[in-house]
Amino acid sequence: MKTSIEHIRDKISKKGLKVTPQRICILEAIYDLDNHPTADNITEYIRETHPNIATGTVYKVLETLVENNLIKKVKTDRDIMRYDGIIEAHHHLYCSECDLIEDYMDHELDELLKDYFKKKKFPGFKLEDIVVQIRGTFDKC
Amino acid sequence: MKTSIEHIRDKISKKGLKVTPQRICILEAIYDLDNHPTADNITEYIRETHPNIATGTVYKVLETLVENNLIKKVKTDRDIMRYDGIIEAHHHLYCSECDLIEDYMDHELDELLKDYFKKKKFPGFKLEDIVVQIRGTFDKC
DNA sequence: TTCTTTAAGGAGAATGATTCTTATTTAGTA
DNA sequence: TACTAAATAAGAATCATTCTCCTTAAAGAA
Repeated sequence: MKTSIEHIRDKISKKGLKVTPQRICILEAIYDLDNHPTADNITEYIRETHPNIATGTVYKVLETLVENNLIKKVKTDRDIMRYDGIIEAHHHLYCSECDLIEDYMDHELDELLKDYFKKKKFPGFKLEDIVVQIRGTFDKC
Repeated sequence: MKTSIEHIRDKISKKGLKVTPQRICILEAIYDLDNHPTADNITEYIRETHPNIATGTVYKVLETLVENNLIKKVKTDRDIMRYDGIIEAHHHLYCSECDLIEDYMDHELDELLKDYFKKKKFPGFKLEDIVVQIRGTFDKC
């Protein structure tokens, strides 16, 4: 289901950010692609409708969206940054053969981890979030 | 406790690899630094004793060590690669304020995840490894 | 011990990803 | 409608990693 432009405008303005066409289409691209895209993936997608968007703008807007918790960065072991449009807590399936990363949500797993970490102490460390990296290989890659 | 050079030589030769001074000192650097270093961190460390080692050589050796399961790449959300000298299954504490990454081992957590994932099905996906990203902030950063 | 072979390393160029700088444009408010 | 500060465009600069080609050396055979 495609996210409406109105919904996106709302998300952006609620963060006290100017609602610019670039920000709208970058966020829309991330939702539409829905595959933890790189900045280049996003730029290519957007240039179908906005041929003149600058690479620097894309990086700049991505940084702004991350800082304002509208998107998240995804951890990978490559020298390239990826982005996630889902900000609610979830986990990832990583393929060790290719760059595919899939979302994984399961309330049971969340509760299980929540209970475990409630019991644990981490002196000098303030816990914020738990993300499970589920590593393996996809048949389709 | 510092790993002996003999131990390192043994690890390298057991993988059928030539034992070169560069490979020994790169692996030693990773063990000594023990902080999920970048290629640049490793290069700087090594140049104290091997001033002429080439950057390309460091990247090449790191790639070889990863391929042979002597070290592992660490997932981060930056455009820079980090390496881990501990190949046994473990988890990581990530600081959201700085680049610090600390190891976290707990058999209880491992068993808990093992049991959970034993029950789950992932059609089209062959599970290999589970790593937990424990995100938060360190007081000391 | 010496020689040979193939793999590894050195040096630096090339490539790709990201950041920075400056001038122009524009979103939002008055 | 006008104004202002923020955002964007364009391209240069920087940084991280890979590639190419020539030289060196680890390891094994003789």
